[in-house]
Amino acid sequence: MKKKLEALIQQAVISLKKEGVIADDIGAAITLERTRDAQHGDFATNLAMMLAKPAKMNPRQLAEKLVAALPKDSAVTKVEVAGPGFINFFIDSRSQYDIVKKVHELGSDFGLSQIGVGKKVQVEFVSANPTGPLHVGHGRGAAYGSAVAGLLEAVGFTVHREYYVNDAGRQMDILATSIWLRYLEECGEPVRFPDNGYRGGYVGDIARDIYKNAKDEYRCPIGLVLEDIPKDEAHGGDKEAHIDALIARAKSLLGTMHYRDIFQAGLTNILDDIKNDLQEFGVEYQEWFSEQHLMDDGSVDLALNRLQASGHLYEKDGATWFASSQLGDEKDRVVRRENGQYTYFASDIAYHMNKLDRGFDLIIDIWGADHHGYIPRVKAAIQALGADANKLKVLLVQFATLYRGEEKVQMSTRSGDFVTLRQLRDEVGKDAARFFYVMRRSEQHMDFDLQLATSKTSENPVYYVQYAHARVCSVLRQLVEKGLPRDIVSGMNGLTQLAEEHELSLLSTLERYPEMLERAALTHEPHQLILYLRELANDFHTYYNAHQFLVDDDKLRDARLNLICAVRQVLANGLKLLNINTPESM
RNA sequence: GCGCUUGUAGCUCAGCUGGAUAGAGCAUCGGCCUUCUAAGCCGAGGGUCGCAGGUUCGAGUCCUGCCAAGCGUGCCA
Repeated sequence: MKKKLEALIQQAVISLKKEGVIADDIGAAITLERTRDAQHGDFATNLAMMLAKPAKMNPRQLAEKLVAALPKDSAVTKVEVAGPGFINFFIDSRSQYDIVKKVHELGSDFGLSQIGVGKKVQVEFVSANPTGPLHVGHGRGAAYGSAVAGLLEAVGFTVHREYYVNDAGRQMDILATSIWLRYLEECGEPVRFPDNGYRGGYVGDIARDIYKNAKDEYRCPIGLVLEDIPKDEAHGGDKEAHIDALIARAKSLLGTMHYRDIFQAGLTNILDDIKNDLQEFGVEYQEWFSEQHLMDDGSVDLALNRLQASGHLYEKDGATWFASSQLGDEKDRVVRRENGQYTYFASDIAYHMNKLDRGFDLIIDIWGADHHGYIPRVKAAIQALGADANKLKVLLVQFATLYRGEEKVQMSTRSGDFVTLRQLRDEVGKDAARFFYVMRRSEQHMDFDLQLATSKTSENPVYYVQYAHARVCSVLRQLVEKGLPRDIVSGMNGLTQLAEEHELSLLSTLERYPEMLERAALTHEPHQLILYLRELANDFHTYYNAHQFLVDDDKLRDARLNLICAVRQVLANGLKLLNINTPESM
C-alpha cells in the first residue's frame, strides 16, 4: 500500500512538471509516512512543503495542485490538504483486510523481503578472548549480533556469522601460566599466585583436570620457577614484568611440547565452554576463525608485505610502523615490536584482509564500545590494502552496567569476579535474557539490574509478548472444547465484518510488519522489532479485553479467529527471528 | 588536553533520519475477573527534550559554543 501511494505521488509530480507548475530540475524525494493520529488519515506526505521553496509557491497551494494531479485509485477514499501543507491519504478499509489473507498464505514467510538478495554479508560478533567464560557483557553482543544477522537474513542477504578466536598472543600465555601455577598448587607446591594472573575458579578446575590425568608430569619445584623472577606488584614491583617473566620461565622449564599441552588444555576447555554457552543461548556460527591460523599460514606476513609494497610501512626505533595517520587515524601504529613480535593490530590487519579476499559485499564487526578508538586504524588498514573503507561497518555495543539492587557490581575478568552469561541464563532463562539485551539501542548505555531481571515475579516484557501468543492458542483450544466449528474460507470472506476500532488498529499494525522489518535490518536496529512486537501484543491484549472472539455468530467468529491467527503468526515470526520461544500456553 | 559516544517523565528507555498535541514500560493513585488465561485491560497525575544561541514555514532531531557522564587516547588485547 505504501509503495502504491508513493508511485501515485510520483506520477502527480511528473504531471505537474509537464504542466510547468514545477521546474523539471527540482529533486523530489518522496517521504510518505504513517500518521500517528487517525484524524490525519492513514498516510501523509510533506512533499508540498519540501517543494514549496524551490517552486516558489505557497505550500498549501502547491499541495492542492498535487492533489488535483493525483491519479485516481480505488483504494484511496479521500485525500486532503491539512495543516501547513501536509497531504493526508485515507485508505479504504476494505483493502486493509487483505493483510489477513496475505499472512495466512505466506505463514512463516510473511514479512521476509528480497532487498538483500545476491549480497553476501559477514557478521563477526562476540569474539571474546578464550581466557575465561563469557560474562553478561558478552551476552549483549551475542544477542545483538545474532539478531542483526537474523534480520539481514530475513531481508534476503546471505549471512556468514563468524567468531574471531584470539588464540594467539600474550593473554593466552597469561592464561596458560595461570593454569600451570594452579596445577603446581594441586601438586602441593607452595605457590604465590601472581597479581596479574587469571584468578577465576575455572582456572583451578582446568588445573585439577590436568593433575588428575597427568599427575606430576608437569611439576617443577617452586623454587626453580621463581628464581630471579622480578617482584610482583604487591611486593613493590611491576606486575606486567612479573607475569612476563613467569611466562618465559614456564616455557623454558616445561619445554615446547609440555607448555603447549597446558596451553591447549586451557584453550580447548574454555573455547568448548564458550561454544556450548552460545549454542544454549541460541547463537549459531558458520565459522570459528582462529587468529593462530593467520600466524601459521603466513597471512600476517602477507598482509604486512602488501602494506610494505604500497609504501604504508616504515621503520622507527627498531619497530615497524603502519602510517595510518595518512589515512585518517590520529597517529601511526606499531605492527611489529622492537622484539620482533607482531602486535595484535598486525593480525587484525591480516584478518580483515582475509575478510576482504573472501568477497563479502559488506563486513560487519560488532565490538564493545570501549574499542571505538580502534575503528579509524582498521579502516585505514582496509584502505591501505586497496579496498573501500565503507565495506566495513563497525557496530558498537555498550557494556551493560550491572546492579544488584542499588549496588553496582564491579567486574573484572582477571579477578574472576563477574557474573557469567550462563549464570544469567540459569536465572532468567534464554528468552528473557535475549529479549532484554536487544530491547534497547545497542550503543545506548544500559543498566541491568540483576535483582529485577533475575526475579521470577518481575514484570518482564518478554512475557507480555509471549502471553499474547499463548492467548491466541488458548482461544483455539477453547474453540475445540466448546465443540464450535471453524471455517477459514468463510472467515476470509467475512473479514469486512471486522469494523471495530480495535480490529482496524490491528489490521494496520499487521500491515506495518514487513516495512518495519526492512528498516530494522538495514539500520541494524533489532530493538525496532522488539518495539513492534510489544505494540502488536498490546493491540491484541486490548482487543482481547474489549471483545469476545468465540461469539455465537459463525461468520463473525470465523472472521475474528482469522484475524487473531494472523496476529499469532506475526508474533511467532518476529519472536523466532530473535530466537525466542513461542509458548502455546503459559 | 584531544577524540568518540551519551544527556528526553521519579526510574529504565522509544521517538519512523526535519513534521501536526513529545510516547511506552516500571513506580504512584483510581477502576475492571459468575464471561475465550488478570503474566491482561481502562483511566489519572507526572516534561524548560542538559543549557544558550543559530539554520527555516517547522528543531527532541541539523550547526556552533558551553555543562555533565562514560569510553578511548600503549611497541596491551
